[in-house]
Amino acid sequence: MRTTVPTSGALHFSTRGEYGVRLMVELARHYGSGPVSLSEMADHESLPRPYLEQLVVSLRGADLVTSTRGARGGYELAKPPSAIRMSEVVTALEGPIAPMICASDDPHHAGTCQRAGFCNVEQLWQRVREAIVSALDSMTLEDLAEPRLGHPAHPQPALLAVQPLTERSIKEPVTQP
Amino acid sequence: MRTTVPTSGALHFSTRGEYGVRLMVELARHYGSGPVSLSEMADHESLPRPYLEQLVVSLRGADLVTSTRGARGGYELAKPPSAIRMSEVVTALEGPIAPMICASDDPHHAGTCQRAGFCNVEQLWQRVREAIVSALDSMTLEDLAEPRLGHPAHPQPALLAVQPLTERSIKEPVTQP
DNA sequence: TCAATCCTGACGAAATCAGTCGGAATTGCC
DNA sequence: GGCAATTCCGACTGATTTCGTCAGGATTGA
Repeated sequence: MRTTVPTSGALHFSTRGEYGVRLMVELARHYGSGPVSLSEMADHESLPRPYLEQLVVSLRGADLVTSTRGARGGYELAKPPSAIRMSEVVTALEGPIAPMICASDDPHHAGTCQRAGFCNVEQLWQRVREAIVSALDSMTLEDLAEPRLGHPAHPQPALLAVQPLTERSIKEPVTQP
Repeated sequence: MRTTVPTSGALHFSTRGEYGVRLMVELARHYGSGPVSLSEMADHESLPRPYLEQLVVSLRGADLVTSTRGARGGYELAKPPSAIRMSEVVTALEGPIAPMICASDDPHHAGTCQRAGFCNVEQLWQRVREAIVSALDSMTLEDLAEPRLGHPAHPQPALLAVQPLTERSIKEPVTQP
């Protein structure tokens, strides 16, 4: 199964993103009931607590959660779940959304690509970035925290007009013969 | 500058993707003029030729380029540039577009997430994936190959309705104090 | 025949990242 | 006041991934 194509597929989040989002969802469910300790969440989500500690540092730095130290302490959301866009969460956990250095919103990266304004490939990355950001902006923590919501119909007013997407538009990658 | 946040930002392509796309753009510019050798392209794009050889394997396997061996041989596009969507190119180079294993179109991955149908986080990844795919579907190689096209106005009928995107919707990640 | 090219497989070295560990600081509770 | 539950902080490691290299074989035009 040796293949030179990246194993995990294109444009994937790190597991940091997945764990962090799950963690935030869990916090959203407990919103208003006082702080929740990391041990609790680690148990409930069966994730390693020491690792969660690291993630929460980023979330706290982005003012998404507040912490209360000491016994009976823990973490809670800094804002109501409906006020937290998923783009904030993902950005806090994984850094700026930049499919390519050409296409970063981080001014620190700007000017890194000496081909800017020269190659049109830049346009592609920009488009992809914008698409990702609007998708992430279209959902809040509240949307994900509801215990179980209607299956087919989206409760959201479908902010971004995703195409029907023929579902056959992607081809298999080149892996095995 | 020690930060636990991934250095390269969220949802980034690998450099494999960037090089490969550049390579395809170069091929598109020479479309119809016979095969182009890898050495030529390596020189022109100042990229290591041995590495390009690897990339081209994936592109050939996806039927995006054809090769002619022997002296004066080289590679050329298998289809006209306008018939090659960028989603095909990216998928060939980087594998299926899957922001999370939950959200992959690869049937081989399906069923990997035991939380499917249980957590709604899955919805988020799916939306992101669809957004990425339609962005990539909305551009063809031809769009990128034109030497220089209009700066502000998009020549494309803006297939996907990207939101105006306030440009201030993302916050800085948590890096330095 | 020769030289240019594709083709194949395997290899090395560097970066990155998931996850761990130990201990210090803070605070509720008995 | 002391204990126990917590957050907080910094550094470390081990494994995985990936960029890039290398050597040599197969194919073909001149």
